[in-house]
Amino acid sequence: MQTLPPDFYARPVLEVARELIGCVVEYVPGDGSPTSGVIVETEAYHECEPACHAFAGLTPRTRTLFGPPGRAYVYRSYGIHALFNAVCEPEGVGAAVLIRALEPLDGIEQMYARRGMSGNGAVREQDLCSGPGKLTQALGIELSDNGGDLHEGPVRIRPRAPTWCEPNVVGGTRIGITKAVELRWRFCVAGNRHVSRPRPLAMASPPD
DNA sequence: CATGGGATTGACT
DNA sequence: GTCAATCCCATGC
Repeated sequence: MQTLPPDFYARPVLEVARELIGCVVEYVPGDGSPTSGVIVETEAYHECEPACHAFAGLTPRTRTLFGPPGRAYVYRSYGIHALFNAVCEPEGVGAAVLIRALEPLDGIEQMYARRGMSGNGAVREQDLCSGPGKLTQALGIELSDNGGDLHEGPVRIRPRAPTWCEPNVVGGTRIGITKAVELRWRFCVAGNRHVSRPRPLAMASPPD
């Protein structure tokens, strides 16, 4: 099965963010079962705007962002979560697509095992990967995956499945940021139950 | 070297 | 609706 080549990512980050919708993230950890899911939500980040880590320039933290396209940029958020991005644009330009939600495909039982229980109630399937911190936990992606080649793995991204050739994509503003909040650089599959909250205004909220 | 701030989540009022 | 958990790293002295 093929994976997306580096050339796919060496383009304007907004294009890549739209076209990654419907593609498949697959992760085979060294000691665990493979898991995968269809990308249903992304956000674009680019060095030209202050919400992007690369806005601060080349530092140890942003080294991966300025490196070759088609690599994984994984960083720790709020001291707790690992967030997974695909590095885009030509080498030397700091830009990436944040993968915000997946529709689980393979290894769903493994995802339940990694996500465990939330308080008193069991996690629902549409909540397994409905957020950038949730999906890395469900797949087992860790900080050590930062800089990994998305073409070679262990984190891989595969082209759109036939049933996802023309996903209906809606845009909105990005989530959880305090700078450049007006940019509508978030992309979601319209009506998909696995998209994270809050849903874009343009998106009719599917039932729980 | 000390400090402060998150591209979040889950629990709780 | 509010809030704490928790750690990497950027910044400033």
